[in-house]
Amino acid sequence: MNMDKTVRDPDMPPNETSDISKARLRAWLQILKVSRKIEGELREKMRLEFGSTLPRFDVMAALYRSRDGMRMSELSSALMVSNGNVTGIVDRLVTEGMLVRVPVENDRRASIVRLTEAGEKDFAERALVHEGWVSELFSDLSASDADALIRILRTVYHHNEAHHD
Amino acid sequence: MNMDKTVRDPDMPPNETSDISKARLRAWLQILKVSRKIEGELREKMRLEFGSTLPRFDVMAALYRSRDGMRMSELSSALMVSNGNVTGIVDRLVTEGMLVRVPVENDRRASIVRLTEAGEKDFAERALVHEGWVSELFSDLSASDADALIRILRTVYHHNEAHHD
DNA sequence: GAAATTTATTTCAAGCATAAAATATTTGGG
DNA sequence: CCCAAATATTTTATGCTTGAAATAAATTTC
Repeated sequence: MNMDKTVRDPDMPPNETSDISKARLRAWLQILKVSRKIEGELREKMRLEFGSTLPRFDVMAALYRSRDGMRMSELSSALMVSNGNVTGIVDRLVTEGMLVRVPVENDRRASIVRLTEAGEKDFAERALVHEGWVSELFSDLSASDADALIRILRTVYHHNEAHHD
Repeated sequence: MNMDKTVRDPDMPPNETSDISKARLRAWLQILKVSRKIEGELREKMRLEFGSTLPRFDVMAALYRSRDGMRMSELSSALMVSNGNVTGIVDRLVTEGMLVRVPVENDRRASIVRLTEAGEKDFAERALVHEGWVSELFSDLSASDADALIRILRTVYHHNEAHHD
């Protein structure tokens, strides 16, 4: 683990920043640029092809993985978004007939959300198309670069997981 | 340039996807995960330390680079967001006294947005602190990994720039 | 030079996202 | 049992974001 993050070069004036710091900032700005570009492309395709949105796709994806359904709180922590946010997205998906809320035995506070049959069918189709879009948007990414990218980003992610010190 | 993106292995059933396609999807999901995590951390810091937001920071950053100011349309294309979006953010920054709108000579449709003196001063301070936050969040990222990341993401970005075919 | 088109910006409606407050229910002492 | 604390979820207020429509001014075309 890098422990140098707060150590300053004594030769450096306090209003300047190190080269490594600038390299990391550039890396972050590049991540941001790519993720916004790709997200924008995917959002547009979702809207035009399916009349839907990425957040709804994400909720359905999480539920597709756990066929028994999930609680609202499980959903919001799996997707790393706020509780209130999930409430709204689930509401819309219920209206569309993609999801149902099922009461939980012995806990009247909670409810479990599940894909309907229609929701499952729709998602299965959309997921395949979605993977095709992503593969096309990333068609210049070789297998080895994909692996390198994943490795590097995992290190970054794990460093920032939980442990708010 | 990879031209294979639409070629399917004839041995593969049409409802399955290739390994490279799955690797690219994993890479994309990892990018998304990291960028959301980091963006969340930075948003919180911005709010707590400066009572401000990332979109406002981004607008001020763009204007800091071009001291003569920018038109609304220049701003929105530099930040790659919609015109209407910029209108709202600029409105708030004007209210805060960070920005001014200056009419353009010979074109009464347009206006130029500039940082005020206070805006310039505030941004200079915030930018340094911001760089420190980023460097800390990415403190596990070595110089060589930062370079590798930037190189890989640049290829992805350039492939998706403009040329909507 | 009037009409049609293009360009620059704003407004609008809808959805996404957060933080904080509110509501409802369950659980854990005393 | 009662009540305080914890838990699950929704509601509210605010801001960001988009796409589309509206407004206004400049440019082009006839």
